[in-house]
Amino acid sequence: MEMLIGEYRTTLDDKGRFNFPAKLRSVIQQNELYVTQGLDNCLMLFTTEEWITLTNKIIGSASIFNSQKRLIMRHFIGKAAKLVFDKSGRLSIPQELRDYASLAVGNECIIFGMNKYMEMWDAKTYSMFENNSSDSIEEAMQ
Amino acid sequence: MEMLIGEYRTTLDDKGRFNFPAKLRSVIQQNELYVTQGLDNCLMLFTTEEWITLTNKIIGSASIFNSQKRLIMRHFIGKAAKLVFDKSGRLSIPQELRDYASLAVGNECIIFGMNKYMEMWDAKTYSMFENNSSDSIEEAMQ
DNA sequence: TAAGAAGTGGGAAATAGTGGGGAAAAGTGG
DNA sequence: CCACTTTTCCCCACTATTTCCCACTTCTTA
Repeated sequence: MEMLIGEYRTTLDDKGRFNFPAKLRSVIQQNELYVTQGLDNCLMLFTTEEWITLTNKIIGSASIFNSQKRLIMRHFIGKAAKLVFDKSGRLSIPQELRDYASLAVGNECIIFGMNKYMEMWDAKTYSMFENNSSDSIEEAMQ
Repeated sequence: MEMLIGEYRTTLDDKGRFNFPAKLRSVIQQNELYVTQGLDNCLMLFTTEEWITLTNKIIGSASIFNSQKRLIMRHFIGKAAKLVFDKSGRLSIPQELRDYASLAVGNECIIFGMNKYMEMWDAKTYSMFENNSSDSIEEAMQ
């Protein structure tokens, strides 16, 4: 798969749908995506292949009697959803995930290509996050 | 079987029934479920196949003269129930299991897909649990 | 600037979810 | 064993949500 790169802006319409950018669509070359909670109040979007890779890593070998594993499963698998494109190339995000990422109807949102996966942010949430973290980037670059 | 994923909200009605989400129903493709006590004051729901796998694992692990095993058997097997869907796709949970998970009539409850099985929570119980464990998730991710 | 592709909006059909009446079954007491 | 009470569950009707589809607008590119 070609690399997923770039920043794309779109809006959640009255029905909770958003247009998925054609450029990313042409990279992923499939009719569905998996979405789940990320780690900074954004959502993560995966192709089926990447989703399976990730979940296999999470599920691994540990049993359901491992409590840390259950926590992680609830966060990533328990909140996930499989999304299917409509005829116009749009996706609908379930309410719980929208709430997690502060993606209210009418809000502008941003999709980032992150090489193997994508992130989706509420635009306002992201710009706040970006302001708060600009120092950390300089640091991390070292 | 396709992966069981996602978060679904429903309510226990006056008759102690709850609607089982159609999306999970289409994954499990059967007319019954096994339910038993989970490990964090939630209930665990299994397909027949997964239930047999789990019980075999428990039963096979040690002799009945092992006291730890008897504890586990009482918790998981002794409290379990087989549930059958009604025509509208609803399930009724036995009183003892409802009590264990604080699922009173009228309460909102949450069902999580956990890959091979499902968890059912009282919504308030879960949100408390989630608040207490958010730090542990970041930790566990490392 | 014309033609095709991409993006947006909304109506209508289909599916899913909810509530409750009443029949059948199970439980209880005399 | 029978009569009565309680619970379960079967089914119908209504409401809400989701999905599908079509038409229109905007953007891109030659």
